[in-house]
Amino acid sequence: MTTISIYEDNDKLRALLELLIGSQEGFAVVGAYGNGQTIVEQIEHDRPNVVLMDIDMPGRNGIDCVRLVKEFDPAVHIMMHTVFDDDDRLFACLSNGAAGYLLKKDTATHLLTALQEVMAGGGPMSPGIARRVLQTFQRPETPRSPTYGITLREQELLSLLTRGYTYRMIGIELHISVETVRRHLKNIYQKLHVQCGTEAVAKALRERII
Amino acid sequence: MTTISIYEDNDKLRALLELLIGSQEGFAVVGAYGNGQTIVEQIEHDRPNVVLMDIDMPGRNGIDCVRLVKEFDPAVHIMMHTVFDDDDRLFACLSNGAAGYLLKKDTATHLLTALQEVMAGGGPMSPGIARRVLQTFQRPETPRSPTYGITLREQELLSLLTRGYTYRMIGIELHISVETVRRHLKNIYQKLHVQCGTEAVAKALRERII
DNA sequence: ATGTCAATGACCTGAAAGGGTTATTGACAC
DNA sequence: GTGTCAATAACCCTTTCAGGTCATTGACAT
Repeated sequence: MTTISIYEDNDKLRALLELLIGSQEGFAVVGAYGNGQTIVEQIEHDRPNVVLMDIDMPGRNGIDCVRLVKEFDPAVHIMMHTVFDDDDRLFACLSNGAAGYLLKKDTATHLLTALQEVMAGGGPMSPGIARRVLQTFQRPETPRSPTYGITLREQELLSLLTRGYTYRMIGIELHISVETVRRHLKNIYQKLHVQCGTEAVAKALRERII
Repeated sequence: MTTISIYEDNDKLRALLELLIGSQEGFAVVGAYGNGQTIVEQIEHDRPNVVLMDIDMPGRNGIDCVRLVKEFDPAVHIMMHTVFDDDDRLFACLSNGAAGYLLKKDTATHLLTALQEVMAGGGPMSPGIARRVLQTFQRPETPRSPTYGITLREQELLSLLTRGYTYRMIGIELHISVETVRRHLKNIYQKLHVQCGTEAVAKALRERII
């Protein structure tokens, strides 16, 4: 018997998943929650084999939940189930230890198959997700460079940002005007697809760009 | 109509695959060969959408064939079909551009499903293979450094900060006022001995506080 | 020689950040 | 039952950030 906990903030969907999975032979839903605020305590109490995890939840997002659960018990299989199919969230989940990544647009049959697969040691993914994961192993002949085309100069800027330098201080340090600093950072934000310096620094550090 | 070429040095298996796939609606086998000695010319002539590729073939192995085919036409989807499930061969194939990796022990149904998936832009893999691919993204467990007395709540704030949330967005996300967000962050900056959010995020990520 | 692109610089605008100060509540410890 | 502290909230103020648009220079490649 495979025990499953569900984390999904949409009440109706959560109820639906509970019903769907619970009615399946060999599966038992041992927990269903709308957020992961106290997820470690819940996992400790429910002892699921598999966790079905949404990403967008109030309070604590699914990405952090994955890390917390895997730290508490690395044997738990975590199956992501989300609408997000961007690389950022995908690889954040995988690096935290998720064992599968399904998009919500997939069918119920796919979901059930995936749950069986993940329990059997597989790594079920939605088709497009799997392709993108495989593509990251391809040799860098493709135009998609892992560093997003960040130049050496831009790396310098990023590095100073991580040390808490303001634009003005960066300008003084590099002997360029504040406006140029701004220009560089605007370019960096565009290349990294982020909105602000904080997010840029996080992405750069996580992806080892600097 | 999906056109398929088969590279498989076992004569009986190749004939079987040709029969199995050819009898499937929507598929047409346009080439079936026992080795890849002249694969580029064959691909050029046959123009398959998908190539089913064995690894252990006389003269030229399937791993090199993958590279040659992808160099000739990057649009071709290459589906590995092999008995080998070691990491060396697996990642060699992936880095050469394979779009899927199936083990021969999988069922015929799996193979046919995989061929459909790969044509639709997916990345089908045998369960154990997929899990190993996903595991390569897991970041190695690093011991936590002293966390400067950062509380759980504060970790949540930090986590949202790394995702580019503004103070206001954090407030909405956590159901608290912007002023409280500011208060929390002020405390965090003090505890971490930093001046701004950017520096805090850098420090938190580098020292694995979050 | 022409085009692309990195690096440099500027101006305007509104939104956001961050420092200072003060205060209440509830939990937990001593 | 008193003290500590996390979490909550508000006000003031100045600086900084980030988006938009426009422009010049020098390298390098086609």
